[in-house]
Amino acid sequence: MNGKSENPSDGGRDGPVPKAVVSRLSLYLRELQHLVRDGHETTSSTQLGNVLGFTDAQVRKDLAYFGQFGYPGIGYRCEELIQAIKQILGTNQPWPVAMIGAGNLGRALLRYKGFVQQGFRIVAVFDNDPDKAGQEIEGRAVEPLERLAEVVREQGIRLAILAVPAPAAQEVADMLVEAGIDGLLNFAPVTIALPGTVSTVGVDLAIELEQLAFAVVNRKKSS
Amino acid sequence: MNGKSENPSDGGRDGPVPKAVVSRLSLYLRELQHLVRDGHETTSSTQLGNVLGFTDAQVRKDLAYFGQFGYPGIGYRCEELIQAIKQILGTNQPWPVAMIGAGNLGRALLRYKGFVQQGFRIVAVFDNDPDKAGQEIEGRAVEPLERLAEVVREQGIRLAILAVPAPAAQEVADMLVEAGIDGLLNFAPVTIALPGTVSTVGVDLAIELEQLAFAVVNRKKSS
DNA sequence: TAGATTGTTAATCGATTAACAATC
DNA sequence: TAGATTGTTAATCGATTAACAATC
Repeated sequence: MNGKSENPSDGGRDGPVPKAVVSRLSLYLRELQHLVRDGHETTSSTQLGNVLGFTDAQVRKDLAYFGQFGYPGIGYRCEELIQAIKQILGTNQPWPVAMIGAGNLGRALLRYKGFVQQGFRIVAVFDNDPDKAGQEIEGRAVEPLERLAEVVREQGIRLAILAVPAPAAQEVADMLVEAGIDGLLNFAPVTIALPGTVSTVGVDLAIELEQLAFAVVNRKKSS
Repeated sequence: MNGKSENPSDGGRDGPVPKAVVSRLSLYLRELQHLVRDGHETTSSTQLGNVLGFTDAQVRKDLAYFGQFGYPGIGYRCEELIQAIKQILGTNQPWPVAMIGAGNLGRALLRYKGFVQQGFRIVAVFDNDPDKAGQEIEGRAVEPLERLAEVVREQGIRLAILAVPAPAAQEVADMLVEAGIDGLLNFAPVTIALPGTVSTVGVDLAIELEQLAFAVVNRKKSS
């Protein structure tokens, strides 16, 4: 896009990139997309920091892990930085995703528009319930779990969203690993044990409310 | 419950409690509840750490922020520690919660059992859509947003879950603050600006998938 | 040129880990 | 008693912030 960025794709520079940096990267991306929608061509570390509640130094430091994206005296060109961050995160290309579990949460997530907007397409849905397998939800046929390995291979699926009841989660996760999945977004309120070759991100909705309750009881401007 | 814990309720000891510590507290609680269900009476920092992927020292240090809950040579009594953590988090008493937005996600969350299990009851649902206001969902009447302040007062609601489209989020958040809410769990993919007296926790589902994609592309046992 | 803003280094701050006396 | 495990201190490690020369 321009000749400036040095290590566009990976965490080039030094050691491994801290997890906290990567999560802020997603926030920068989201904010940049809002800025573009509002007609901004460029932004600055100060502006990004102000909106998101970080210092300007932190914004610059975070981005500097991955290369040089800014222009002294000018700031960052929004579109350019968006592309750079997408490349770093790996979302410059679309990811086909499998949804496991067609209950309340799974169905709601199937209809959620935000995934597609960020480059994730849920291309297959699985459920063990024979009443559900065979049905069609949001234009996708619900498949039985037996078809997992086959569909994962056929469609080149690497990521799965786990939206099954807690007691089933570990067992289904094992099947996903067996089927060759590389990453798991787990909505079940349990810690899943997985081989080191598979990544997990866990989202526990009740825990998020607990964190909020604590913040309220202890009065502070949490984030 | 016993005579040991010194600072049962708040972050007594030194300064403010690090956010990371509080989030691990919720994980300890979740795991302890699983242990009790599996018939364990006691556990240890080593066991908790192993399951959750932390060091034993970290588990002990985290708990030590809030008091002395363990027994040298024995470990922690699960039930006792569960009660202590609930008290710290503020979930030893039930919280009435308002849901704002009765779309896909809002309705799925209304049916989600995990909230009640951890002490959160969604006692009111609001939506601006006149088609929805008046309807009944999961036994709760959907109210128009005009009734917000009134219902919040009547029911003593302090927490709200925001499940409205991104463009409406800030505006609705302002109404919630106006209505006297103390904490906001925000599912809209935007950063909400709020007065320092109100706490927010943001959950962006697309961002969680982005983090997973990054972890997969950069192969490492994320958490 | 003057003003703005970057990338980066050094200084500060905070969080994690290792080690161990005290305890059951 | 011997073995297990805590709470806590000191040492290590990592992350954030402040400051500033370089750049547009």
